[in-house]
Amino acid sequence: MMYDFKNIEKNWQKYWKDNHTFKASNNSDKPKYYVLDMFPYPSGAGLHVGHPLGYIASDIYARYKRHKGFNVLHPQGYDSFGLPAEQYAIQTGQHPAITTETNIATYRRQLDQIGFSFDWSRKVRTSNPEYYKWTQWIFIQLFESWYNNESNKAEDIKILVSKFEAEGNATVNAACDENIEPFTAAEWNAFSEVEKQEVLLKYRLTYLAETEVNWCPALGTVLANDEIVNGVSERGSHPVVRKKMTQWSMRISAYAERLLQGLDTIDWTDALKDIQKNWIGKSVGASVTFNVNGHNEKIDVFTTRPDTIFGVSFMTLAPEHELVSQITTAEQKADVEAYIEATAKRSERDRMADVKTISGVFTGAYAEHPFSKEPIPIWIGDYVLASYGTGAVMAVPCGDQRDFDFAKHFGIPIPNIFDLSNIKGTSENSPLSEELEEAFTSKDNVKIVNSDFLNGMNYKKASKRAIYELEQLGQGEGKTNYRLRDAVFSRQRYWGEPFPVYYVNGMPQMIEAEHLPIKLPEVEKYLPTEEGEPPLGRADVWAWDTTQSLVVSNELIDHKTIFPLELNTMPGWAGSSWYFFRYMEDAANRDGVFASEEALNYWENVDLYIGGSEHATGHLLYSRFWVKLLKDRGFVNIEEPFKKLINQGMILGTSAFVYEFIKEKIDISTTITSGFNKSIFISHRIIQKIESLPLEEREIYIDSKLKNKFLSIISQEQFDKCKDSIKFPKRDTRALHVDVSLINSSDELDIEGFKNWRTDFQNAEFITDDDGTIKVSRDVEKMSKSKYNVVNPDDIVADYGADSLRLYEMFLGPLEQYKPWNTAGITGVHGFLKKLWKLFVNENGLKVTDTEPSKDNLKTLHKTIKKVEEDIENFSFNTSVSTFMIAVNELTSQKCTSKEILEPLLVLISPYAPHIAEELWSQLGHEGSISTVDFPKFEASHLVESSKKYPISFNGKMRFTLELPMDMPKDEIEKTVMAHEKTIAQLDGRTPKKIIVVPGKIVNIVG
RNA sequence: GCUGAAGUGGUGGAAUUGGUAGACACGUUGGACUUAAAAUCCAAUGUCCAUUAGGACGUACGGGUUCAAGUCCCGUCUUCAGUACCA
Repeated sequence: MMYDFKNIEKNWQKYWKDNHTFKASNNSDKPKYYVLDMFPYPSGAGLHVGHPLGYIASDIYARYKRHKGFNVLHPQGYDSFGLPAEQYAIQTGQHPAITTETNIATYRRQLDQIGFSFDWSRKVRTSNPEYYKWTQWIFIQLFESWYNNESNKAEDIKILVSKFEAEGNATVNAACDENIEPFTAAEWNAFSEVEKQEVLLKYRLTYLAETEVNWCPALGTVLANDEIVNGVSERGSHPVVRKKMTQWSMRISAYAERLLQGLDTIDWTDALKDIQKNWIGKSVGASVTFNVNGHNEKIDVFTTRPDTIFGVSFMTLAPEHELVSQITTAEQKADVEAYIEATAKRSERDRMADVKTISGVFTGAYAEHPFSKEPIPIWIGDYVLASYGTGAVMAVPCGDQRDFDFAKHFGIPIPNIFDLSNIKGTSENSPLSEELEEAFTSKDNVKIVNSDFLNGMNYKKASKRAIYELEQLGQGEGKTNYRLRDAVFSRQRYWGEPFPVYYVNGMPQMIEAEHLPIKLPEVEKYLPTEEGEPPLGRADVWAWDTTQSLVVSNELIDHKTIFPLELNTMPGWAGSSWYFFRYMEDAANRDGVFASEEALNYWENVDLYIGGSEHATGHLLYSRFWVKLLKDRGFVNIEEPFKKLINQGMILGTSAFVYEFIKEKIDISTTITSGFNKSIFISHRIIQKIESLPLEEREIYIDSKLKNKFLSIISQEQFDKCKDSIKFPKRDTRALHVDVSLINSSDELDIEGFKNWRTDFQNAEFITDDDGTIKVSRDVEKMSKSKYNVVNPDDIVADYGADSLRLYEMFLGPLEQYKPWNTAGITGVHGFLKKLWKLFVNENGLKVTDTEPSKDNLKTLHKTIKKVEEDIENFSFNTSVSTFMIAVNELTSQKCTSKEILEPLLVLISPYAPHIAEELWSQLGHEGSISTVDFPKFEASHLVESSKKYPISFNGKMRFTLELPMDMPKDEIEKTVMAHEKTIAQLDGRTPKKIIVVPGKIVNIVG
């Protein structure tokens, strides 16, 4: 009986489906385990072999946990809102829902044939109204919340309102906008409804604010930074301008500290934690307020070095700083305005990329030093960013390199406040540190001097004292700053969640949760309107009737009971920030809640999450934020969604290149029209051969080996002309990407297939190797359609089966590593599966017997159990595949037929190659699936050895091995080894200086 | 620049706490079977020297610690990823 993977895999996939084998239950005596993959965006191109890598790993782990007696939840779904479908809709008019539906069907078919143990009954789609109903609901919760810094959690906005009613806002310590005017209870109560709403927006966790965006008028849309290349749009090269827009934002900054602290409680890689830490960017320091001479305005700055306050010799404001226009003196006005205009033209990217150019302008104004009361010139410079801190810095040139460079460039004094005598070796403190070649930026081992009350103190002490003194003056306080910005939540797109928001007097109102979902309206086109409104501006039925609680026609808007609805939609990360909770609930019980309390309490959080590291600062941060909010508001009980997280590496494509002679080199014609017009391809092996020869030998080689080949294609005259080119084939050929499906495992081109691949190669000619083949060269690149290096898993499954694909993807290398795909190697794992099959079955059928296992059989089995279990626990799947191969090789040569050995072996392999394991399991006479059979138990007794093959080394170099009993004592080993003839031969009469004997390990003879 | 990860045969990669470097595969070469091909099986395969026996060298590079280093320490280089005038 042959290993008929096609039928086996089809049958078992059907069996699992029919029997709901992998359906998770929310009621179980078993401990729970939740394994999750980052769900895919269903793109039109379908899956390539890179996509399933993480899914296979998580599937192995999920199946392993089932064998280990866990109640496993392993769901899958689709992140089905997104740009590609919308882009396609704009081009073709096809509704994105239809495209999405088709793409999902393809994904599902492709996923199904790989044999994943997903519980599909719990699938979700973010674009499904039943799902986004709850995304909208969570948005409302954010709107109805504020962050109380005292209790350090989000609370109901009603609590804030009652505080305002009773005490005003002076006693409230909240995460809120910077520019809030203080008000009393009486003032609050006297506010109009609109005024109250305006104030509350500054406190809500999602709020409307003016945000600068990259607006592309030609495309009528906002572009992300990476959609802009050289100041114009990537698509179409249209101009892009910075524009202010009112948009929804998420006050994620309120959670900066908790997002940072939470990292210590979760099992993620340090690399990933570092990315998030850097992104949050915590810095501890002080805010300092400077008075401006001759003005009432004050300038706030943030500094991490309050200890260096006496080293301030100027201030720098970002050119966009709001005070610039007010404080600039008449003489400086022209210069300042010119500078501001020049910076505005440069994109933020340009400004950031260009670190070397130092530029700035003096405003003519002076600030007053809080302690010395000395005047401090105020400059503007684009090295100060408006978006970080307060957009202003107190410049301490002796302690900060950028300030130093700026001061040096513009001839501003650089007073020294560091006692550098022990560092620089100079005996005196220089009053001006012009001798300094660079700023002294270290905080360690240095004392402050020339600084009044800070003299003689170290960094820590001086910082504390400076903050204290600033507080006494009312001109500063200790402050912690975060780089983390609030996240813009509006998108001017169609294919996303609509906001449950309508506007009364320009103030946003939430639609009652009971009326959700607010479904996406139909539009006739998916483009922005002519007026630059988002695509929803084209909807005719997009107004909210407050009396009927219905979406009604726009014509009915009267601003009394019927109001306009929000035109923006939510971003891609909205739906993905909470989907892991939705899976916890059985599909049947999802109506009333996003997930029931029982389900949430049972599954708690994701035990193992697998996905790409590219989501480090997006999805993985936003979901943590939303989970913390939901916890604060009492909807869930966990602080962190993903306990353990593993990043799978990318699978790269192995591109193939053919080499075409540059036609002009062959061309001998005198007119353009009669030019040489045939493509001639030359085997890469010949190119390598020629290039490896010294110049003078090349001609001989060409005349003897290649001339005839060329003359069968071109004339003698043409050959003579291009001979020089043939001598330099690297220079005079063009490398072309060729579809990797036309290449066999020996890097040879399928010449006929290649001719048919593109019509312009129909008449191509080939300079082949002597065996008649064209060799291609290979290079590793990212898998992409345009590089013709995409490998479709469908083809692999058809040729070798899903089990082979699963094993091979794991066999390629460590999960986290980036690695190239090379289909050639798959025959190895496929051969292994055939060998495994043959261990159980021969021409006459099942050959497994009840024979007592031999000692060797048991040893092989148990060392395999041990290794595989360790490997899975360590996510080292590649090494367990090798272990299986070794086991099967050994058992084959041992001619093992013992059921006692082969049965547990099947269970070990079943997480990796579930189809063949199920098939053989049932052939062994078992009813039902192998998937929940107990994992074999390792018994160390089978691995106990009575003897050890000792490596005998001389000066650390292994020379021969010697088999000795395991229990032989040290001195006995030494005696035996020394008496051995090979030892005597090695020593050649010398007396060893030292003999190291490590029992059970090694013998090393020194001398 | 900073942060993180990684450099091992022709290729993908093994090597658990320092203890036989190159497991397991691919590829290549030779052989068996076959009319032939495929499939399968057997053998060899780090490099160099040597007929063999054997020897020298070898984990990016240069040092060091140790009886013993791919593994630990110091320095250098390269590649990849993240991030970037963060005050």
